[in-house]
Amino acid sequence: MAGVREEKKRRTRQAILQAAVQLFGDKGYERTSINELAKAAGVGKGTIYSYFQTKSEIFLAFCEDELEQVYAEVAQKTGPDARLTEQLMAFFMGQFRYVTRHKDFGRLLLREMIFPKELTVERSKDLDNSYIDYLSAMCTGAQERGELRRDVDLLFVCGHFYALYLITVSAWYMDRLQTEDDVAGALELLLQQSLEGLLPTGRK
Amino acid sequence: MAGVREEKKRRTRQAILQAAVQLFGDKGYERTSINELAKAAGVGKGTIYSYFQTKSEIFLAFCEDELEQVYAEVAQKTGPDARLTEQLMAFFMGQFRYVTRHKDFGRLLLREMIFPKELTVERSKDLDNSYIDYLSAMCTGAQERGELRRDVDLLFVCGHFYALYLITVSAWYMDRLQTEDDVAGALELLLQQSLEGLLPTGRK
DNA sequence: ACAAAAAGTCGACCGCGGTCGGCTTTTTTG
DNA sequence: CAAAAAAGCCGACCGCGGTCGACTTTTTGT
Repeated sequence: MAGVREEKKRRTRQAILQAAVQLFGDKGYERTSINELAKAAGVGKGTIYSYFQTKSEIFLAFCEDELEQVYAEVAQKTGPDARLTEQLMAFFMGQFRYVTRHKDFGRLLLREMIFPKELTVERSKDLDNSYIDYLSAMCTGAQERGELRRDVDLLFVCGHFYALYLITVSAWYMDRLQTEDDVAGALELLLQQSLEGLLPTGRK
Repeated sequence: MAGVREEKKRRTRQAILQAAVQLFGDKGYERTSINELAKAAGVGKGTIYSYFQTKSEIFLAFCEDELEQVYAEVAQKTGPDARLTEQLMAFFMGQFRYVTRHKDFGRLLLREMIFPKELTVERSKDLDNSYIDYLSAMCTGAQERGELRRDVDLLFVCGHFYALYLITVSAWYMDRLQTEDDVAGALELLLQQSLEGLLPTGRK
């Protein structure tokens, strides 16, 4: 009977991802080998590579799920009508808390997402797009409330905010910022700067 | 006679770095194996690891030199009295051109510098500091010329600009920006935003 | 001057991520 | 329903980055 094949594939894929959640979550990405993963998923090593091109691609797939959670958590903490900076802070700090809980993880995810290799570019873009969508929604709301200029490209605004988040996380990874509060403080300051502008007040 | 040892060490270290410049520059970082490097430097594999902790550390050492060149090139193109955005663009685009010429390279360098592992944090900080110094100098000048607010922490201003550069490079790696001109355009726009601010013009 | 100690060198070896050709299972064809 | 074709699965195998203990060279102590 036809269709058996497709069903099996779906199941196998799920088994691999399930094993990944288990093992990555348990002992970390770096300390989980593909062989272990294959064993745990009950398939051969080669099979894994017919579902995913690289180890990090498995990781990104795994992260898509995790990110959903973060989004949900953030949505819970602040509504769509809060002030823009408040929403941004909730969004970014929600992610940051995730990163702090999984430092190695987070580094890898960020590395792949921000400076992807050719092989993972597509997956990174997917993740990135869901990011941008989320931020765009926030910004549109803010524009309607008059908290944000309307004569700017939303993509660039989102990029701008995102950039500030990244540099802050980077500062944390480089040990320039130690505590969560340090990070929050720095990020808020940077966001403030971006809103107010850096020109002297008697401006052009 | 004493001192023979020290001299030899210095020479060996130089030989390794020299071989790295040669091979990394020639066939790229990823496609150069430690074994090759060892052969080319005329030492054993293990020896290399008594001079550097990881392959990427060799790379960072190598990059310190390269960066010097970029700085020099930039200094040549624009003086310290040019408008701030012009200086920033020259500085960042100088680096970007380097990155485009060595895509794999650049990715690795950025990954290590922005999201360093514990092992390379120190080296990354060194590189980063030289960055910040350079940017700080530009900003101080701009402040004196009245192109930049004085009531802001320079570190955060530099971080802000740097963040915008990074997100732009990231967009390039993700294939959202293709040509050098695209990148320059996007970066200039973002810098402009940061100077003018994102608040509506009837602002707080 | 020589032996003991310290420092430095080396390549066989390890487990890893990733590949590939042979094998099994499913689907298609007449 | 059998045989050919297509699709999927597997694990031995590859070169890699990195480790380690045996070995060599330099320094130190007497």
